[in-house]
Amino acid sequence: MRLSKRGEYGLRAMIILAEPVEKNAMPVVQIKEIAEREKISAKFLEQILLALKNAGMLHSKMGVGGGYYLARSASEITLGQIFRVLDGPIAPINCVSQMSYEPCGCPDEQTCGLRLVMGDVRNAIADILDNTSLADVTKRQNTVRKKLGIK
Amino acid sequence: MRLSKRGEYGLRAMIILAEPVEKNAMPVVQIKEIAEREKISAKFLEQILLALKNAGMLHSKMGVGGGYYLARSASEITLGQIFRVLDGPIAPINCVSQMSYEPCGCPDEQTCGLRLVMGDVRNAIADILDNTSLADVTKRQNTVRKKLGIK
DNA sequence: TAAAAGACTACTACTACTATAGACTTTATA
DNA sequence: TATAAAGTCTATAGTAGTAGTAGTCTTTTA
Repeated sequence: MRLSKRGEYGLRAMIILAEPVEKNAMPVVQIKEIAEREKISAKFLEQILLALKNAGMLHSKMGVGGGYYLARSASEITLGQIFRVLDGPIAPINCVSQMSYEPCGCPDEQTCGLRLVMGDVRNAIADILDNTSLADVTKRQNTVRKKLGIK
Repeated sequence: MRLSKRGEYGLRAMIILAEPVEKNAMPVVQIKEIAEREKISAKFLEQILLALKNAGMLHSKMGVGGGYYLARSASEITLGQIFRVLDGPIAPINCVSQMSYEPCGCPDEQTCGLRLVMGDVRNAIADILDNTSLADVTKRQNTVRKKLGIK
């Protein structure tokens, strides 16, 4: 049940982009900065952020002092939205996908045991990803930091 | 969050192998029979069943009248066990894997927001797959069939 | 007008997935 | 005891997706 590197880097980047908003800091962050902080190839990250931009989740500013920033508030962007842009459907198998259903070719879909269980799995994952916003993530990070007495 | 064809076919086959036990029928089922019923390549399925056999989940009988049968009772084999043999770890990302942990290289694992959420996802999937046995699946199939008045 | 930033496209290396093929072994039974 | 039915095992091949590189273009600010 792998998350791709593309998905991983994209989610990490979005979480980073959600942080300054909370701190009321200058919200524009550059590719290079994220890449260095997460030790990721800047060129690869560039493609990922571009995809998120084209999906309407990020805005950008070109030229000197430019960079990326969230298109909506961190509480309005869910991990599920980001995931689907970068890694496609959440469902483990197409016949239980809400967003891109396809028959799987089993003899009888209605009574297919695998389908019933994978439907549960899909819902469990979607429940988490669709109900966790970037704001929830940064909030949780801060809670853990405080608990550990970091920063 | 894809389930591979290998995993899909293996799970389907195991569910089929769990059915005759319940019906007190002759428990030995041949590759060919499963392949035809599920419209799968018999040669591909062969490799999958062999892997499950080598993992101790299936026994087999060679020669005329031979075939495969469950090594343990259907209630003692979980979907999680089968999944791990065929598709590897359940965790979306290695740093939250129980069975095969590996650091993911993020600056601080303890306070990594992505890791916290993906840990939840891992647990949600594992909760389902590790607590669903083959017997649970066949039971559920029969419940649906009765409800629909099939067979 | 130069430098800093993103936009866009093409391409490449690698790996994993999905099979296919074939030769071999075991077993029942005619 | 010969034959056919079944699983065993290993090699290989095509394909698609993943992860990343490279290079050129465009926009913006100082």
